[in-house]
Amino acid sequence: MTRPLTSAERTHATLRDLIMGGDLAPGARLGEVELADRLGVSRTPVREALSRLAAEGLVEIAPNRGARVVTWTVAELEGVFDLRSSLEPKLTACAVPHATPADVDELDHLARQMLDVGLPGPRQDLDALVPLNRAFHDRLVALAAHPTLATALAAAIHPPIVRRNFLTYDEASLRRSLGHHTEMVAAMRAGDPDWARAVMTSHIANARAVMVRAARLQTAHTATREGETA
Amino acid sequence: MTRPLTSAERTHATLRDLIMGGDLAPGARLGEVELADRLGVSRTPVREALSRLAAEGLVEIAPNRGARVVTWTVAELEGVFDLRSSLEPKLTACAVPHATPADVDELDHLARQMLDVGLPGPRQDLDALVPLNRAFHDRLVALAAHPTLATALAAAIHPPIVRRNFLTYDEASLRRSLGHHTEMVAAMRAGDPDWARAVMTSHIANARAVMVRAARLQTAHTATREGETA
DNA sequence: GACGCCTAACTTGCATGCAATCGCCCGGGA
DNA sequence: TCCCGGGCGATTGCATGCAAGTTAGGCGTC
Repeated sequence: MTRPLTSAERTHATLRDLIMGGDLAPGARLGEVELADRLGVSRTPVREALSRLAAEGLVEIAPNRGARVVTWTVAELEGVFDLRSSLEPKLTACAVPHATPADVDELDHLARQMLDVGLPGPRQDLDALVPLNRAFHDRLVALAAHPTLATALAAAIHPPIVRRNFLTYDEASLRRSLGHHTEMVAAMRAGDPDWARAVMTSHIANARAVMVRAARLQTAHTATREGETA
Repeated sequence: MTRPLTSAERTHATLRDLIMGGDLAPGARLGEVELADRLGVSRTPVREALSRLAAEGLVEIAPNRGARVVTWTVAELEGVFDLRSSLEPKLTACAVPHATPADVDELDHLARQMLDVGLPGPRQDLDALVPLNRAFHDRLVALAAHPTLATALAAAIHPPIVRRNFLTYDEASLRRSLGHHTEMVAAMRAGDPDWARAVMTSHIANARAVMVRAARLQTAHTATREGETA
């Protein structure tokens, strides 16, 4: 049985989802009263939730001026991928010796599903790719059994980026990305941490290239309408 | 001119210092009313500060049961050093091309001071080592100019550990550690990122070995009086 | 017409009050 | 003696009120 969550926790989770899902755009103003009314609670749990989100790096709080969803420069974006490239390959290598055949089968299943909905064809559905991808990576992180690395990584990943990422893959990069997943499964089945680590390194480098290119375009595109708030 | 801090910010900073300085021991209970009285503010900013500290991983909050300073198991400790060994060498390598001769001189000065107060002799003062060491590493992090890595690292370092670390170095390890600092300065003066990275890797491995040994002893020592609250 | 100041509405920061929950102690029963 | 249930004090979670700060708009002056 799951313990009833506090209002602050629900508010935190809700805002987190709204931000990560893209419903609250970067730069959007987050008024305490507005959010409190919208979520049916008082300002106190909203303040607490915003505070926590700020500590997680999802929102910025300027004293007496309120909270906004953080915005990302290209340089910060590259920094995030730099961090990922330091941590995720290591995590992947850690996961290999812990993975049972059943775990590998599960990852295999996820990788196949992603191929199914990711490649051009009748069943292509890029939106379905996001949760599958997340499940795949979460599974790997869980297998690594390394809470400290996992926490540091979670602080950096900032899923809004990942989400936008899939929508901007060109076909060659997307094929590579999906291929990496199946190759990682193969490496794990072979019990070879170095192989898995190398594949993950490529995987992130590929994602980074796509993301940075997309961000540059996006920056150029939104430069004319900056100051937008919602 | 520095903007006047809010009460919540001061409370956050104060509690942070108390925890990091060891004045609040791991496992210590943090009552809202008690802290509010002690710091001369109401419970609201205290709650906000605790919330932020929880997000930073310095305290744990159990709903309806209050906050406590986090405790560390040996496994978690090893995880922290694992993370540091992933990030700090990279940061150090990043710092090398950014360092001006003046920066290197400054680091050199810090390294020499540490040798001065760290080695056995009339001027030995291990407590003075802690801020010097921190200044040295902070300087390196600043030179790397990589906010994302820096943030992830800051989240993991948990200075209480570093502090205890210096008090438990055996002489050989301490000499190695201090030597690493001067060697890093040399690597930076030579403009060799790979050399600097390698030295930092050794530096952390050395610290890790000392820390894990000390933690094992400490765990054995405190096992008999567990449940202590303050 | 443009610039600067001043006022007013709004927002946040903090304090306090009240209700709900938790832990603890004590008494009763096996 | 040990285990279990009820009541009580203490503590947290949340709502609300008030004061300080900020922003935006209007007015007056140059």
